[in-house]
Amino acid sequence: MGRGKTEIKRIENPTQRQSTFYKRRDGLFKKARELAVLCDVDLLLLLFSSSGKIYEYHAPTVHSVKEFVEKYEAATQTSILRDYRTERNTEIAKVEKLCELMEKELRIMNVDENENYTLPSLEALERNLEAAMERVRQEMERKIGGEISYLESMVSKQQEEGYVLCDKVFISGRVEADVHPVISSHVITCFHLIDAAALIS
Amino acid sequence: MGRGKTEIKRIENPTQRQSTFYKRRDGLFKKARELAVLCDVDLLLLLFSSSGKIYEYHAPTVHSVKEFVEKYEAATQTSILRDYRTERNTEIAKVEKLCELMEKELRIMNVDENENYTLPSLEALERNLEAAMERVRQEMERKIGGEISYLESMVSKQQEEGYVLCDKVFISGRVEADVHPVISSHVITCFHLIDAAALIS
DNA sequence: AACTATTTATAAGA
DNA sequence: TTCTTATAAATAGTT
Repeated sequence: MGRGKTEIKRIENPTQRQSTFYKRRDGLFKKARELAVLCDVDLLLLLFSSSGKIYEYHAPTVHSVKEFVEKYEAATQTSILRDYRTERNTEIAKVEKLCELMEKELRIMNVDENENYTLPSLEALERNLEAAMERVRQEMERKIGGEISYLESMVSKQQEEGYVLCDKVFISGRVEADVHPVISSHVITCFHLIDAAALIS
Repeated sequence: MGRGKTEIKRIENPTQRQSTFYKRRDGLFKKARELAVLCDVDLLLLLFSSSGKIYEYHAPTVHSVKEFVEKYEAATQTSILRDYRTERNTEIAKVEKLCELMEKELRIMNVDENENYTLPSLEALERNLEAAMERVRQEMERKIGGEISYLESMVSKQQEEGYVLCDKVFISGRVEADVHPVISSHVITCFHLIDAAALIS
C-alpha cells in the first residue's frame, strides 16, 4: 500500500526508516487492538525500536506483562520462573539442613522435658556436658593465668599506669555485662527452635 | 477493508469470529515481521485465541521469550523476577535468623578455642552448663525411679514374665545404642556450624 | 480455502 | 514530525 511497492528488507536511510517505523508501529498496534477486541484474544505485543525505546500493547483482558508471561509459561511448560524457584528451593534446603545439624547438637546439650529419654542417652548427655564443662574450666584457667601475668606485668610498670589499669578492669567488667545480655537471659530452649523451624518450612 | 465496514467490537457469531481470527492473525504476524525487518525492531508478539491456543512471533534478532522478557524487565525496571528474588531472599533471611539464634545458643554451651573470652562470660558459660547438667541429673533420677518401680511391679508378677523382662532390658539397651549413634559420636563443634553458615551466606 | 469488492494502511511527496 | 493522496495491501462477505 502506498505509492510504490516496498520490498521487505531493512530500510537503510535513517530518516525514512524512522518515518516508516512510526506509521507501521501505529498500524500494528491498531491491528493488534482490533484482533483482540473482535476475536476475544489475549494478546501482548512488546517492541524495542532500533533506538532502544520500548513500546507495549496488551489486550484489555491482560492486566500486566507479568501475569501474561506467567500464563504463557504455564501453557508452554518452558520456564522463566522455574529456574528461580529451583534456585531458591536449593538454597532453602541447604540452610534447613544446617538448622537440622544445629538442632541435633542442641538436643545433645539440653534436656527436653517433653521427650522420653532412655538411661543410656541420658548418660551420654551427662558425658557431653561434663566434657563441655571441662573445656570451660580449662579456658577459665588459661584466662586467669593470662590475667595474672598481665596484672604482674602491669604492676611492674609505673604507678600511675596502675591506676589506669584499675579503671580498665572496672570498665571492661561493666561492658561485658552489656555485651552478653543473652547469657544472663533465660536460655531459649531447643523446643522453641524446633517450633520456629516448623513455622518457616 | 472488505465488502463492508466493520465495527470494532466482539464478533458474536463463533464461525465468523474464528474466520476473522485466522485472517487477522495472519495479517498481524505479517505486519509484525515487516516492521521488524524494515525498521530493525526487536519485537515479541504472544497471543491466546479465545479457544486457548497459543501463537507467538518474535523478530529474528530475538532468540527466546525468556531473553526478550528479561531485556524488557531490565529496561522498564518493573519486575517479574524481582518479586521471586525478593520472596526468596526474605525466606532465606528468616531461616538465617533462626540459624543465628541457634548459633548463639550453641555458643552458650560450647567453648570456642579461637575466641578470646572474658572471665565474666566464662563464668556465665559455667553456670549454664551446670544448670544443664542439673537438668540431666534430675531427668536421670526420674528415669531411674521409674525403672525401679517398673521392675518392682514386674517382679511382683509371675516368674516366667520375669524372664521376658530380662530379654526386654537387654534388647532395649542394644536398640538404644543403635538409635542414638550421634550421641556417642564426636560432637560437632559450634565452629563447624559457623563455617557452614559462612559458606551458604 | 478461494474470490473479489471494498476498506484500510501507508509510501512518497509537500 | 504531520498532512495529503495515490496506490498497495488487507480483509468482510460470499461461495
